[in-house]
Amino acid sequence: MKDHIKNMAEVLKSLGDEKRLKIIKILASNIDEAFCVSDIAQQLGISQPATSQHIKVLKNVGILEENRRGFRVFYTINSDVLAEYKKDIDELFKKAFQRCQYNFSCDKCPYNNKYQ
Amino acid sequence: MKDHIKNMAEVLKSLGDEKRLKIIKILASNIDEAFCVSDIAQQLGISQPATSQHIKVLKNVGILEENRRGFRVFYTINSDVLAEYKKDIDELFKKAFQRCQYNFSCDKCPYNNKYQ
DNA sequence: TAAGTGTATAAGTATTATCTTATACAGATC
DNA sequence: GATCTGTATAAGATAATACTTATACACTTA
Repeated sequence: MKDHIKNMAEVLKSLGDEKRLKIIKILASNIDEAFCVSDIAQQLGISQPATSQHIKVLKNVGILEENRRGFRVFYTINSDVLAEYKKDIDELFKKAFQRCQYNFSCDKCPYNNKYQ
Repeated sequence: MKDHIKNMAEVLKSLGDEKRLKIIKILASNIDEAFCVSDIAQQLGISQPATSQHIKVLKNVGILEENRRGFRVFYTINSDVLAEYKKDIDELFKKAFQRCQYNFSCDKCPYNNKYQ
């Protein structure tokens, strides 16, 4: 996995924005289809297009899914994807960010190449 | 905690960059003071000033600590801070990103305000 | 079919990031 | 003190983000 760290950076970057965190929080903490895009925009205090663009970022990494209902669009969190990313983050912290457990004998380390 | 989500966004943003993830990875997976700033720059394939600037971002959120040795500077990971952030991320995923466990009775939810 | 509602995309602007080179600064060594 | 090594900061170029308004698009309803 050559670009694993690159993918992780992309995911973390998508989450590294206040508005986008709030979008996830709003969608997660309410029943499905409680708020459409315009509702969310209002809660964020930004325009509807700006909101759509933030949603697009989260959709691109698979965290959000589109559910069209007539001329409205509701977004839901793909919990599986989010859980997968959480696992990746766990592993990143555990394996890449933690002191070497192989006494710096990199040839013995199974993670040597994964996070380069 | 009014800006908790804002702080989380800042931390995630600091981690949401390939070069910065690599800096952490390099520092974590080698013995202390193995590589100075210029060494890291070379490994990243960017200039020394660019590297210093990335380091500054990580230092600003407390993840890195400066250790001057003569005219060289070595950076080490503040594991406590990093562990703290990991806990925050865990909590973020568990509490803010997970379906409401209070049946959407927000007045009963202890996290109602924390992630707004 | 025409009008209405809501969303995505286009286009443009402002802000922020990321890099570069040049230079100032800190400390070691001659 | 003068010079050397390495790092941080300054200044500036370029690119990427994040917003805005305008408009195209999808769908509903009269």
